[in-house]
Amino acid sequence: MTDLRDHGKLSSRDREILKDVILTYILSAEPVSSRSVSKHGKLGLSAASIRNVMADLEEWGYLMQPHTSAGRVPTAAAYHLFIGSMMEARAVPAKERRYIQENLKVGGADELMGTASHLLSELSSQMGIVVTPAMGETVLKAVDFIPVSGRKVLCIVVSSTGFIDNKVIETEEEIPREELVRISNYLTENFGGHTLREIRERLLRLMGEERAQMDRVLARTIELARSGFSVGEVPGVVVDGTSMLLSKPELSDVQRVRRMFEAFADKARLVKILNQCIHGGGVRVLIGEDSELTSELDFSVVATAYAVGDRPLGTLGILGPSRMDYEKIIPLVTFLGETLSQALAEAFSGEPPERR
Amino acid sequence: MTDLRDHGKLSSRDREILKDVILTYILSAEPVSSRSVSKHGKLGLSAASIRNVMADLEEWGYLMQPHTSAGRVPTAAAYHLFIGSMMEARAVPAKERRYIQENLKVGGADELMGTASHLLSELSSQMGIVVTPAMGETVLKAVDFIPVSGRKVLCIVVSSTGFIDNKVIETEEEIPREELVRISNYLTENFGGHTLREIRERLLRLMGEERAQMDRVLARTIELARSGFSVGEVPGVVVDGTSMLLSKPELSDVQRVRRMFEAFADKARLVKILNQCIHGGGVRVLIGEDSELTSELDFSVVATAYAVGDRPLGTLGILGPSRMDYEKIIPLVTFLGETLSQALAEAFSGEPPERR
DNA sequence: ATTAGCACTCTCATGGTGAGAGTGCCAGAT
DNA sequence: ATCTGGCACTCTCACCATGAGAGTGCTAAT
Repeated sequence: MTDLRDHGKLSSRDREILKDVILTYILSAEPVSSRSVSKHGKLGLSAASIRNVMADLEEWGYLMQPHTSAGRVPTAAAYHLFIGSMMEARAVPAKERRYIQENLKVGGADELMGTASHLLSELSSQMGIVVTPAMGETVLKAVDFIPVSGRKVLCIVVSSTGFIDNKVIETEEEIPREELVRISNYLTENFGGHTLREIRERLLRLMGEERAQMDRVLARTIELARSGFSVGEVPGVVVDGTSMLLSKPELSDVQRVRRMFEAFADKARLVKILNQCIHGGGVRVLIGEDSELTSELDFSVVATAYAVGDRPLGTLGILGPSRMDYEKIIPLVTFLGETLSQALAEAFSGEPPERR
Repeated sequence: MTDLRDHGKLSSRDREILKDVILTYILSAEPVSSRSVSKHGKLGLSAASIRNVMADLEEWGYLMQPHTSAGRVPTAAAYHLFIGSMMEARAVPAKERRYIQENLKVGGADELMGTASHLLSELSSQMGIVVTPAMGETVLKAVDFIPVSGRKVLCIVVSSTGFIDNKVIETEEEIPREELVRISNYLTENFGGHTLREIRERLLRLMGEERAQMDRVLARTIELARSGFSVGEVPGVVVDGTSMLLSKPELSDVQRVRRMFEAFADKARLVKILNQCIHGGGVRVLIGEDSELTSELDFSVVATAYAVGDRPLGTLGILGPSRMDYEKIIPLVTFLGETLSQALAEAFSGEPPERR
């Protein structure tokens, strides 16, 4: 939302001062006065001069005052500018890199989701969020049908990246265990390597074409596959570190805390926000105005996609008050995105299932 | 913690007044004055007389004053007495019963956990908690091994009640897909119907006895089974409706909210508290003093076990400020426990897997 | 251009005050 | 004996005034 024309307006001194204000505010959480910039800033200007500049910056929409005679606070536009062209990202320290890599080595895919979320929250002191892949977009590795009782069958779908989902389906007639095993094998061998969505489409076509000459077994197979592969349409969300947010001074009011929780209870909304970041490679930062959730609360989201190969699977990131240490957090999120992608790839890389 | 001798002290009038105070306080969340009891209570006594009784009740440990010249508030002992012998439980209304039953009809076992938790929270306006079974205590229905890459194998364990857990294990050498299938079938057929814990013990014995004459396949089988069946030792926790608690007047202080969240972040602790209720059939109520978590915060837990057949699987219940509508909530928790047990039994009841 | 100085504004902590709510106790009524 | 009306006492809370402190904007001087 930064008005690009404004860039021209900012002299290098303006920028220096704005940067000082932002950095100070991120640290202190309190409105920044001209005096403190004058004292702690590098350029040896008096408070009065700083005041002039700050008044300009306010006019241009980069700063605002909670009330007359308070210091000034950065706006969303200021943060955007800061992130875009003033910030000096601090690489993730070696110690933390190692810590992350070690923790993301162990466990299955869904465990990894939890671990990643926890790491994000722990290392950023914000709330960590991971959006798990929508099953429909993942590549089938294997499928298994297990009879449970009567006409009910438990269908287990494993994606090539190790995600597992399951569903109980009810068939038209009881199918013996051996036949279920045969069908599992058949489907795994013939459809492995494709996304569930592709498979569903192919099945539909198949049904149209061969309706007449289908034998009983094939009909059953298709019935099972249709129901089973409709698994997990909506991606899940794993959050961690909610209590981190409660110690932030911006959440000292219970009303705000409540609004926050009500907003987070709606997982679908979180997914929608996070998935705005699935495109375009790098890290995306949403600040305040960018979404209803964050604007009400002055919150920001820093998120990126994780992927295996060139297929983006889901997103991961952190959420917290707009006043956050972007210089640290942005590299952190980037690194975690890369590491998680790698961990998923390594753990389940095996030769891609044979295409037929 | 109720001192039984105190029962003798309470005349029927004392009890009537105590009950009035408790009911009023549950509704209003504010210290109850003698005047309000005198006005709204059935027995037409003056405020002064009520005051005398209330002073006695305070001396005996059933009431307390936040400060002189405030009304009085029930203690944990009072709640215990109330629940034990004064309360008139209100049966779950037919509408809610139907609502619960309909919602607990659909989906697999892990979905049921989420639904149950949500129902508890929604209908009680408190936080809903469900503790999922520790996998080790569940009965094996089927096991499946899927090769993922190199020596890594994904092991999927399905319990007879429909719970699914999985684990990636690393084998000594690469095992071909067909052999994995054979091993899955062998284990499913030979060990189905026993709890994972039993199976693990049997495997240990088997290994001791036949160490020498084991052939390669058997050795592999046992290796896989040992690793795979160690799945899911710790039960999980599903909570819902945290935001419900935030609207309670007792959580208008952010400090308390924070302490609460920090306490809840420790899932193991929640499990420990809830699982105190796994024995003894009915509903258990823990109030204040009964556990560190609830005593700090003046919270209570109402919980019960759910089971399939005579095998208790896990617990479920609600958590909220001690001031809660026990007359409604206790029947609710009871009913949900029964309905969940039933739902699990029905969905996965099929003929018990053949014992060998 | 920069800055020192000054008047002005707004917040916030402090303390005083009075109304209101509730109790405890006593003396008189039942 | 038991109950109750009355009354003094206590504690909280909302309200107000006050003053210190922090920060700004503006102007005049450098």
